[in-house]
Amino acid sequence: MLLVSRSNASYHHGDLVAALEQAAFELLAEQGHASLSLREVARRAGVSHNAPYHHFGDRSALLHHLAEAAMSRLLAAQQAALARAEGADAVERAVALGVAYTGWAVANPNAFAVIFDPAVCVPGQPTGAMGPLIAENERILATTIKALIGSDAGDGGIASVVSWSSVHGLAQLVTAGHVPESALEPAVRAVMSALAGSGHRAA
Amino acid sequence: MLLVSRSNASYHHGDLVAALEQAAFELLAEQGHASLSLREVARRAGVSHNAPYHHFGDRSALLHHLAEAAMSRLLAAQQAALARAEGADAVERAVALGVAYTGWAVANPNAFAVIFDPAVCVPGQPTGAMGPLIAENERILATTIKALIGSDAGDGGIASVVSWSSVHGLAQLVTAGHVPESALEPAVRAVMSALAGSGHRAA
DNA sequence: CCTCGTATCTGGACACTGTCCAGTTCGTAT
DNA sequence: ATACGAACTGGACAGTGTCCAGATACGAGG
Repeated sequence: MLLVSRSNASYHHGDLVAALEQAAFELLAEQGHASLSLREVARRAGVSHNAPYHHFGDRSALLHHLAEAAMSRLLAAQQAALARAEGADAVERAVALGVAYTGWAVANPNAFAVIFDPAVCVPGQPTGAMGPLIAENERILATTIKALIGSDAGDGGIASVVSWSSVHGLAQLVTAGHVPESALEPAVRAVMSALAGSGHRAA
Repeated sequence: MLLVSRSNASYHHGDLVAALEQAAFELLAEQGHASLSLREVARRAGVSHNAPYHHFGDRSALLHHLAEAAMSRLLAAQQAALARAEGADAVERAVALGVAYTGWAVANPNAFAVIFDPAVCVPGQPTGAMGPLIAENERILATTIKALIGSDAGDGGIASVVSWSSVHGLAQLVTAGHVPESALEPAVRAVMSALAGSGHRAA
């Protein structure tokens, strides 16, 4: 049947979406998405400047697709870290999750920025595959945090929000150069310890 | 002497920098800085599309100037909140500071985004007036946090980083629509309480 | 096997943008 | 009053996103 993955580069490219995505990610490694040019992406993919329009109706549609792909990678990094720390302490698992999040963000700052740019992913109702991805990320975060603070602690939602915010802000401040990268792991550990501590205080 | 503020709108505008800044901020209230057009700013200021080039050598120079102005406002909002909560508890003062930060960010999301965009304010060495502004912000944060966790607690630096990260990430996630605005104040309070708790645990 | 419809891709065109250039107007020091 | 220099103007050029009509190639139906 071979649905996709033709990969013969004739007139009909075969899998332009993937090629464009790869080219765009290469561009993202060099510059922010604000100055990412559709024509340059097409050029790197070896097609005319108009080919992308047949797969993405718009520049912002391409950006949105990139955001989904990036979010998928970010989620995968976190899941891998969680799997790697399977038998560990609850604190250690939470730290591993946070370090995976910030680590991926710092390693791919521009891709990270696309995910959370309100101009590309409209606030409120996430469209396309973004919704499930975000939901899944919130799910693994919530379960990890719940294991951290103990099921008896009252408001697990606030703890999730706090941990996500901390880790997210940390990544942002590091990529913006306001916090040294060396402070990453200690800061994540401090957040998770404090969260665990406050949970026990409440009991 | 009257150095500036001529404000007669003849051929020589008199105070174009301020006019451009105001026009740009109006634009920022409507759209992100990625799609902010120099020509549109000039149009709104009532000058030719080339006038800005005599005051800012570059589009990114204008963006940088905007970032400085925005940072100045963000700092002022925090200082005002701190002054308003002068006699209060250490926790209450820290909460007031965090709420001021996030509140200003949520009220002016696009201006907030300019400040922390690595593409406009180069990471590492802040140029122009940005350095002192950031330093002052870090100063008032550090003193507030130090009063919160007690001077005996060992690592005040980590606590500052954690609080800044939390509050910053919270603002970002709210403006991106991933966290409801109603969770803002409770989340800030939770962070500051947890920080105060962990400080006492260490003693 | 040939034909044909349709999805895919190409080239050209337009408005808009950032930026450079030469010219014009105005405040000011001599 | 005059000359100088700063502030501003209009025009030009390359690059961009987007729309349009035309060319190409794959797959189905005869």
